[in-house]
Amino acid sequence: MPSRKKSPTIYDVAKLSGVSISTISRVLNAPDKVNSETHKRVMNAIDQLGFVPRAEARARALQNTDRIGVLTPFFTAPSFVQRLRGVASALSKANYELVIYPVDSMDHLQGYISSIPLMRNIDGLIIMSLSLGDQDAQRLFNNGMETVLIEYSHPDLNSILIDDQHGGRLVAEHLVGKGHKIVAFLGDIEPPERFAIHPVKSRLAGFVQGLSEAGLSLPKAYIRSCPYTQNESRQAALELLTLPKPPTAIFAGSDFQALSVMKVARQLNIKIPDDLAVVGFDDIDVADHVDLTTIRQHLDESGRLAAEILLARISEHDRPLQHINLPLNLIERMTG
Amino acid sequence: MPSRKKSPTIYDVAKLSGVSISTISRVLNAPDKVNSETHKRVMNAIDQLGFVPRAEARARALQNTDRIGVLTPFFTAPSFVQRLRGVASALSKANYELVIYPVDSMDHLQGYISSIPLMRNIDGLIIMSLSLGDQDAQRLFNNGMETVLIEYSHPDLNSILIDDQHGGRLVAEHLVGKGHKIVAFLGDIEPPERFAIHPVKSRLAGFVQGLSEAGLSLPKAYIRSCPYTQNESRQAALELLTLPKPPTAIFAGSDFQALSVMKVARQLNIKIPDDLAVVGFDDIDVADHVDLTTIRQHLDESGRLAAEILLARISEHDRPLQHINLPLNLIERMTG
DNA sequence: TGCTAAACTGAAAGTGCTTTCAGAAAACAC
DNA sequence: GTGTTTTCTGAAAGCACTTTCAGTTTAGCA
Repeated sequence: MPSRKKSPTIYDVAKLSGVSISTISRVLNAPDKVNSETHKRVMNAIDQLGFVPRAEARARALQNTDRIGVLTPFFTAPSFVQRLRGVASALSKANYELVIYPVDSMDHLQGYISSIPLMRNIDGLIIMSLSLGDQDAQRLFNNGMETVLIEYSHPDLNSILIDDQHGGRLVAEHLVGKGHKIVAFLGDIEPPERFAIHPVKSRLAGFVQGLSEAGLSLPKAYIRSCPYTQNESRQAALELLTLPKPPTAIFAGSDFQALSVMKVARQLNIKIPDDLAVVGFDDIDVADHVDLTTIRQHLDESGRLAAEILLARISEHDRPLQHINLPLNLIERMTG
Repeated sequence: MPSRKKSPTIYDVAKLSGVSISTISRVLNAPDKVNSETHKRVMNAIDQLGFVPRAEARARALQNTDRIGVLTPFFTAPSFVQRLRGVASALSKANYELVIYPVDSMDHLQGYISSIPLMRNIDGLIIMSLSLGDQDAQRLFNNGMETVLIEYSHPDLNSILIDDQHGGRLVAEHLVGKGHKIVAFLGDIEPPERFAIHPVKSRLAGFVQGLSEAGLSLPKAYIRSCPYTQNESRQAALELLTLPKPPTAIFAGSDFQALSVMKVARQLNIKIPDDLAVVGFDDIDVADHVDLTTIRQHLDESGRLAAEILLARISEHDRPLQHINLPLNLIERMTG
């Protein structure tokens, strides 16, 4: 039988220690303003009863929840996880809780956006890789919900961006520098999800631009659009590598898809990097593991930064908005 | 200037629609008990004002929060992420929020355990791969905090386990069946974290047992204990593969470490699976990507199941406790 | 028309804490 | 011994809902 004795309230402590509830509260929230004798007596009572202030009640009175929310699609994809890791590390230092709202449909997103700012059950919001209508942004702003956008921007909200196009160009320059003449691209250029943003297109655009600046072109046949999934990526890689004139380098729109390319290459007995160079994008943990050359976009850091900006704004509402552009670097490993 | 007009309360709605606040509440929580005419008027006012009940206030009055917490170490390691994915998928169906408490020290764990059940800011708790003192388990139980343990068990709380030792034996049987005579093990057998549980030891034990049943032994030199990190794993793999009589098969305690083994093998130009078989444990997403033979422990499913059990117990407190044992299967792919 | 049952309503109490504010007690100076 | 600070204290008013319960309407029926 669960001895579900309801936990003690501030009143119980007050009764036991013979003072009023406000004194208890003061002992907890402003200890220096309480007689040290009383303080001791109250603390004894608290220990004796095992009293812990109820979080919801506290939040109600305090108007803050010590909780921040993260709105994210694909929340278990490696790149998102790493952002989340950054967020979590910054938050746990500051004793904030992390609430995750996984978004996997437009409805989902709309539902969250319309209720979150009003429910007031979080102090701040981080929105990852989701495109936000102007209305929604306004709504967040008008309701005074502190928000940081990652991979998207809006003039009224903080944002952290990377220059995907520039990243694409970096890859082009790198491959050109290595002497490649026939290159290919593989990535999720036409994703079906309307709620998420799609940086891969920009990566390709930058790639094409970088190539053309070096006098190289990227014919249609050397661009494969394929979803993030493993099978489709492998299929696309296979098609690229079995072209009459196969590419000597492939740029994959994400590290995960680069893995697929590497796998197919192994199956075809194509040597990496001798016969084929592979470059990814993101620099997820696994990239290091498999020695993948890739564009590092400081995923952990973007999350940490987002959290820090948010916390700063929460404690000082009138701090200026920040629009940060995170740098990209090419990390050269073994694959190209 | 953020037009921080404070959002409307139930009182505003009451005033506008000319009824009392309780009627508003009833319209929201028991619509069928309200005159349809009134109902319409109230809904109009709600829409007009854009009213949304404040979550904290609601939680206070209702005594439930529609929020469940997950206590987890290493929360961004792939296997934990996949469990989390399972949890999230089950929760979002039921409209519950997911709060993550990352644990990275004993103090952290103690802090959470001692305040969470009393703060009452979650309705239920999932504890992943953390060893729970009897006191703490009692505390959760006594305070009526519904809890599901994963990878750990306690008679008073729900639990989901896998039989790591059996998993180890499966690997042994598989490798023996393939005719391997000299095998090795690599894994994090002596982890420093006191707060987390360490299933790898059991995996090794089962492995050894399975081997010895087939008349094979596993000499000390063929067992490398090394932390989860990449560098250390690679070092250990290197040592194993450069033994005078190198093993023809390596069982890694986790998929992530199996990746390191594969990498080193490639560097040494050792062909997988011809010259070396590699078997991992967990079956994380990447395992499929790199075609790693491994033990599947249904990570997503364990999370989903935990969430479902929790939700069931929350809605019916007197449902019996569940102690579930999840099956393991060997998934044979290309590496062994 | 009068009576009863059914359907609905709103005042008020409860939820557990923070914080303000007026006033009491103690300490100090003269 | 009075006046003035300084330091504490506790009653009470929020905070924004839900829910109970007594009371009022309305409808139905003979």
